[in-house]
Amino acid sequence: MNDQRRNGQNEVAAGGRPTLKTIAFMTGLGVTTVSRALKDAPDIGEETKKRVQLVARQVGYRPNRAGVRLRTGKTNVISLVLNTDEQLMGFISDIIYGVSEELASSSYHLILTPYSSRNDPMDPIRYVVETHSADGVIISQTEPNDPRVRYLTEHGFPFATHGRTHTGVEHPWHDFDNHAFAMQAVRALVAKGRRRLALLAPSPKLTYYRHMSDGFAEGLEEQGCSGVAFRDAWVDMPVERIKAAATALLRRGAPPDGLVSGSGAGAFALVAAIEECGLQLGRDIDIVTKQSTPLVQMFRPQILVVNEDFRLAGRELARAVRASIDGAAPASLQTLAVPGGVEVQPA
Amino acid sequence: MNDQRRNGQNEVAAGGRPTLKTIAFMTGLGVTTVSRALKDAPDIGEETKKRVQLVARQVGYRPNRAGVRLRTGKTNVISLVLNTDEQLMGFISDIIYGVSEELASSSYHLILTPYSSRNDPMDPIRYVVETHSADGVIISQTEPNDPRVRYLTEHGFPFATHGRTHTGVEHPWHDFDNHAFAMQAVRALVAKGRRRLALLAPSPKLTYYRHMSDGFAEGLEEQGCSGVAFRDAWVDMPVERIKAAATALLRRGAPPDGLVSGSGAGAFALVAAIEECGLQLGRDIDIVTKQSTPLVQMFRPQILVVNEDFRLAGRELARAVRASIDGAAPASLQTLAVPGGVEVQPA
DNA sequence: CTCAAAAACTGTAACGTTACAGTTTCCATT
DNA sequence: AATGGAAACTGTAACGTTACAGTTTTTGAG
Repeated sequence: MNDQRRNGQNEVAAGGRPTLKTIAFMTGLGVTTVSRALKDAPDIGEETKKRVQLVARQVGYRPNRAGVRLRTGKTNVISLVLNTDEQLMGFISDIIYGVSEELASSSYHLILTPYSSRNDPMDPIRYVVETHSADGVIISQTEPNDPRVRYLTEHGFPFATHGRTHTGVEHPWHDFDNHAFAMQAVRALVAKGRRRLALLAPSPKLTYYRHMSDGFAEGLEEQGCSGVAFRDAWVDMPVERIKAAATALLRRGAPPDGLVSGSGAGAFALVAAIEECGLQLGRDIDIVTKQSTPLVQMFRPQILVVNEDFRLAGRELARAVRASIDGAAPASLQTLAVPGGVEVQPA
Repeated sequence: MNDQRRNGQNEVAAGGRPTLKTIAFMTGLGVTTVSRALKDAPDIGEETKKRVQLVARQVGYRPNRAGVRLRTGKTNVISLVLNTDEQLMGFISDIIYGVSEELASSSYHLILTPYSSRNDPMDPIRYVVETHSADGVIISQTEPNDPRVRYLTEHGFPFATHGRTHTGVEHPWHDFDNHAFAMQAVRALVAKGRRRLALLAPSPKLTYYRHMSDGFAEGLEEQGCSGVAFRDAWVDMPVERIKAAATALLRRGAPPDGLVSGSGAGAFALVAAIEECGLQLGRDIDIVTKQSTPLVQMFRPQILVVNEDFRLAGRELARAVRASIDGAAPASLQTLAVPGGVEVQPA
C-alpha cells in the first residue's frame, strides 16, 4: 500500500516486539552480528557484544521461538507424556511440578502430551517424534519390554523414563528403589513382631512390580518369615476394589498381620479394610506404605511410612532428558532414589 | 556444495518430513494451491482438493508448526498457569486432564507455565503475553480484584479463569457454585440435627472465600441456627495446621457439632481432629465436605460429600479460552457448575 | 612499504508457511 | 469475433532466525 515497507528499517515492527532487526538498526550493526553477539559467539568484538547485549536488555528483546525453531529445528520444548485415565492421587502433579522446577531456569517449555488407555500408548510417542513437537520426551508407567523405549531409541530421539526397563538398551531413567523399599518394609514389620506379611504390589505389567516383589521376597527370606499371597489387587486399581480385596484377605483363614502398600492411596484402602474387619492398627496388624503426601500419616500415626519424593523424580527426569538432548551418554543418566532419600548413581 | 539444491524439487527433504513442497511436487501443483487445497479454501477446484488431500494423507503430511507460527503469529498453544507451591492434593491433575481432554480433538497443545509464590504472580502472565508463547491462557486461584485479569483484558489477550472476580470487567470464567454448596451443606447438617456449625473456608484473599462464606451465612440464617467462628484455618494450609486449629476449636467451650469443609484434604484434617478429641463422627458431630476423590468417603462413610468435578472444570476452561481466541463475547463464556453436577448458564 | 593473515563485521539464502497480487484458461455475452 | 469475467491456479515476498561464504579493516612481519 504505502512505501513505508520499502525502507525495511522499522524501529519496532508496528506494535510488535523487538527483533534482531530492531537491535541491528539501533546499534547500526548487521542482523548477523547482533545474532552472534547475543549468543556470545566468536568473531565478535568484546565491546560490541557488551553494547548489543545492553541494547537488547533495554528493549526487552526475546528471541522469537518460531524463528529459531524454523531455522534450527530446535523446539526448546520437552514433552511429558501422561496417561489421563490415571486416577492415582495427585502424585502426577508433583512430578509435573518437579519437571517445571528444573526447566524453569532453562529455555525449555513443558508441554503435556496426554493419552488414554483406550488408545495405543505408542500414539503420543509417534506423534511427538513424527511432528518433532519436542526435543525430548519423558514417559512413565514403564514396562519391562516397553515398545516406546525401543521406538525412541531406534529413532535416536532423546527421552527419559520414570522407571527402568528390561529392553536391553541403555537409556536414561530415574527410578525409586522399590526393591530396597520392600526389604525395608519387611524388616520394619518384623521388628514390630509381625510374621505373616502380605504385599499390595503394583500392576504386574509394570517394571517395578518385579522390583518390589523381589525385594519383598528377599526380605521375607532374610527375616525368615512367611508371605501371604495377595495377588488379586494392585495399587493402581480403584481404592474401593483394593479395600474389598483386602477385606477378603483379612477374613480368610490365616490372615496376614503385616501389610506392605506400594502406594499412598493403597494404604487408605488397607486402613479402611482393617478397620472394617474390626482390627486395630498397631495392635492387631501393621502397615508400611510409600507415601507422597502426609495425609495418611496424619490420620493414622501408627502407619509406618517411607517417603517417595515425586518432585525429585520430576527434577531428575527433566535433568536427564536435557542432558540426553545435549548428547550425554545414556548410561550416565540413570539415577535411583533410595528410600532414605539419598540420591545415588547405581553401579 | 553440489548443485543438487539447484533444482529445489527434493521429493522429501533429505530424511525429513514431507512439506507443502513435497506435495506440490507430487501433484504437479504450486505450493500455494496445495496450501489452500488442504484448508479447503475457495478458488480451488473440487477435484484438485480431493487429490491434494489424498496425497497429503498418503505421505502423512503434518503442517510444520514453526512455519505456521512464524507466518501467521498463531501458536496453537494454550498455557495453563500454575502455582507450583500448591500442596493441595492432586485436584490440579484433574484440571490438567480435563483441559487435555478438551484440547485433544483440536490442534492446540497444552503448555504449563509454572510460578512460585515467592515471585510475582504477574510474571508468568507477562511472560506469555510479551513473548506471545500461547494464544490463550488459563489461570486459577482468582482473587476478587485480580491484577492478572486486568492486565490480560487490557492487552486483549484471550484467557479464562477458574473462579470469578469482582474486577468489573466481563471475562470468561468457570466456577463451582460454592455459595450453593455452603447452603446445601448447612441444610444437610441441620437435617442431621446439628445446630452449631463451623466452616473451614478457603483463604480470604481468593474470590470464592466470599461465595462460600456468604452461602454459609445465608444457610445459617435460613435454618435459624448459629455459626461458630473458625477463622484461624483455611483449606489451603498444610493439613497439620488445619488439624491443630480444628482440635483447638473442638476443645473450646461451646464447640460446633457440625463442620463444613471447603476441600477434600481439609476433611481429612477435620476427621483426624475429631477422632483425636475422642469424638465420634456421625454420633457426636458431622462433616459435609467437597471432594474430588472418593478417598475420604471410602474411609469414613459417615462423611457427607458433595462432588466437585475438576475434570469438568478443565474441560469448560479449555472450551472457554478456545472460544475466546475465536472471538466469542466474554459474557457468553461464563459457566457455573452447580453442586448437583448440572451445568448451567448463569443469568 | 608490501603483503599475509587475523579480527570484526556483513549479505544472502534458507527453514515452511500464507497473504497478496497476479496470470492463465475457458466460457458466456454481446 | 471481440470482450468481460469467473474459475482455477501460481509466484513472490515476508514472518525471525542462523549457517555460510564472503568482505573490509587492522595488525604485524618481512
